[in-house]
Amino acid sequence: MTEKQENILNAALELFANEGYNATSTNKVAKAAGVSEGLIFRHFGNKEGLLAALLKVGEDRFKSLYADIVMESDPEKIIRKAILLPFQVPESEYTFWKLQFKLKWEMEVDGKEKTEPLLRVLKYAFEKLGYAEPEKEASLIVFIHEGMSGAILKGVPIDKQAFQTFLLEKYNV
Amino acid sequence: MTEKQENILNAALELFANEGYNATSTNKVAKAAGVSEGLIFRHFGNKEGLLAALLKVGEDRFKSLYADIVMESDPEKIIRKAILLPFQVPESEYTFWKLQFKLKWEMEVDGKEKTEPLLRVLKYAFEKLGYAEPEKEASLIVFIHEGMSGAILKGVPIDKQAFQTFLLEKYNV
Amino acid sequence: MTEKQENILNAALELFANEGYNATSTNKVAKAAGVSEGLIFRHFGNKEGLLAALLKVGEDRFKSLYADIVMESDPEKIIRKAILLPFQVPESEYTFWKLQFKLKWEMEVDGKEKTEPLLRVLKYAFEKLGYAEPEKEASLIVFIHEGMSGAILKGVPIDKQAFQTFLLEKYNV
Amino acid sequence: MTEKQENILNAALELFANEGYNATSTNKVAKAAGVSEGLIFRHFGNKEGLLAALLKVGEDRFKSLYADIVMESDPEKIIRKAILLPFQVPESEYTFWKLQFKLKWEMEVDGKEKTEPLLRVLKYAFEKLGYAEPEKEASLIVFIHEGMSGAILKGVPIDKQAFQTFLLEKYNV
DNA sequence: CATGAATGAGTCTTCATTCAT
DNA sequence: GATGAATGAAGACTCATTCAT
Repeated sequence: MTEKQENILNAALELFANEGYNATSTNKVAKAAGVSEGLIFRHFGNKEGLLAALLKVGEDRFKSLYADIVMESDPEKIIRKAILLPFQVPESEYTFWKLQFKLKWEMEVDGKEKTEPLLRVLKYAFEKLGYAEPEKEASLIVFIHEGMSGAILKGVPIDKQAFQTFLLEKYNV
Repeated sequence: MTEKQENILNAALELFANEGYNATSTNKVAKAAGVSEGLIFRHFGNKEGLLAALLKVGEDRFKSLYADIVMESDPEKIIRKAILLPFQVPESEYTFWKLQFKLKWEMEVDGKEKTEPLLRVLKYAFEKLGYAEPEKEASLIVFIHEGMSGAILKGVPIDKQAFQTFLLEKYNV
Repeated sequence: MTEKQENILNAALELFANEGYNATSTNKVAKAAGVSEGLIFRHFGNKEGLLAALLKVGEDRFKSLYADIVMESDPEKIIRKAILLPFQVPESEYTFWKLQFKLKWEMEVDGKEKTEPLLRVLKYAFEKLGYAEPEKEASLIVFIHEGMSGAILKGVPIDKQAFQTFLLEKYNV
Repeated sequence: MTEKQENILNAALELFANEGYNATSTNKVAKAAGVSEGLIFRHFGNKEGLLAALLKVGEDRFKSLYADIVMESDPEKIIRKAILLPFQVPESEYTFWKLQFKLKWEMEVDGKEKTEPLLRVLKYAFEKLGYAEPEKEASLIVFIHEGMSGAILKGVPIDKQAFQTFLLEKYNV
């Protein structure tokens, strides 16, 4: 991975996340990255390839985000960790996650399958704790994630610290 | 509003909602609507004008959705109605709402200010009911809305009836 | 068929025939035709479509060229007409025929099937006249056509009148 | 001539002959040859240089093809050898000759001057044999060559052995 | 000798928009 | 109101070529 390749990826991430994939021309990316337009195609084949490279780089972030929680067996800890999840994303990664959200809507990129493991482990936790509707409880957590993260990423001001505490108390974890 | 004008709006709604605003050319809209491309510009000025017309038509939907709830004074009824809100959108309007969600991400179209009145009235209701964190409770409801509606509009299969009951019971309303 | 459409076709014919299909950019065609580049695509879809339109227009020329000969039943007249064939192409059509030859080589465009009917009728004629190898005689005529026409179209100076007489006498027709 | 240089020449010959010079990118040549694109330019200067090298290598083939015939003085043997000419090209050289034909049309590469010596010697032969139109007879032979060779190189199935005999008998040589 | 990163000009094509009819 | 021809700018992508290593 040469320096220019990284410049391209960074520029593309920034632009795709903020202006949208379709609204960002490869020309704009090249200029922002300080490289010739052709280089994008030499390295990533085509515009979609550039996007794919971006998503591939980010796949690890998904995994490291979920890894800790999916391994857990104590139901209370599962729920606790699930709630903490969105709050642990460092602000430096916001651009990447904004891209994820944008793509879910701009293209019809998956999204559903990515939350599957989380749903499963949450359902298991709520079952263990004797909740009447564990599956729905799990979904609810995910919905809250989506709604809240979306708001944060779009720049809605939220006292994250306080909201985190609020949620943890609500679930007694 | 002539018939052709409506054809254009319908075609545009369908295409913008499903393929995205940027990914939809005026040419595609014209073909889907069965009119000449020029007519779009005669009626709506430019592509943005077409989008604006679409959003304007939908503004009533926002209002009629919120009207009933904002007028309410009984706190329990407010919460009940707020929860019911997303479930009362008829499926025939899903395309329109999908467009709303898409635009929130594809362009950076507001969204925040639209939920403001709902947030206010919910905060008031939770206060009345003695909740410790009325503002956060209100936000939470809105986050759930966003998360759930997003999932539904993207086609994730959900037993809406059951989920509605689940939420109502959770809030004892 | 508007005037500009014809300008495009004429310019394309000229350029494709003289510089080659691949070596001619749509930009060059547009400039030569005095139209915007986009118009080419509006009318012909893409560069290949432009070529196809050119070939379609020329298909009649093939037919009218062969029609007279294929209908003939007198063997001597068949051969006579076959020999005269290349000499009857008016110089105004040379560009079109040059394109045909060029395409046979630049792309791998048919060519074989187009001469089929001519081969058949010639074989029949030579049979009738008692030639020992009617099929080869027919092929020979076609080879002579190809070789001679190719030379003429590439600008090799030939006394066509004299050569025509020479050939007719050779076959006693 | 290193091995890689030969790889390049072979790949280029194959590609230029089958897909055309303009339609073949140096990138494609490099990949087919299993070398870096830069190497092509180090060795051959530019794309045209590569083509020139190809033609230079093939020049011997022209010479060895014509050498025997041009030296001949017996008119009947001249004609006999001329007729045999195209049939003596080994199939392994077809790709090279296909390139020759392609170039004659795709670029406006000579071809005329190359047949000059053959024309001269044939004219001489026909004169000696008392033909009325020795110059035209010579041209005719060349036209037949062109037409027949073209057909063969384009893959039209021909019984070469039989056709050769047919021609030799036609000229009583 | 050989590579592969890098470039700038150019290619085909699409797009929003205008305008005469 | 409505069409369809026409445009110019921009879009994604390709290509021959250069150069540092």
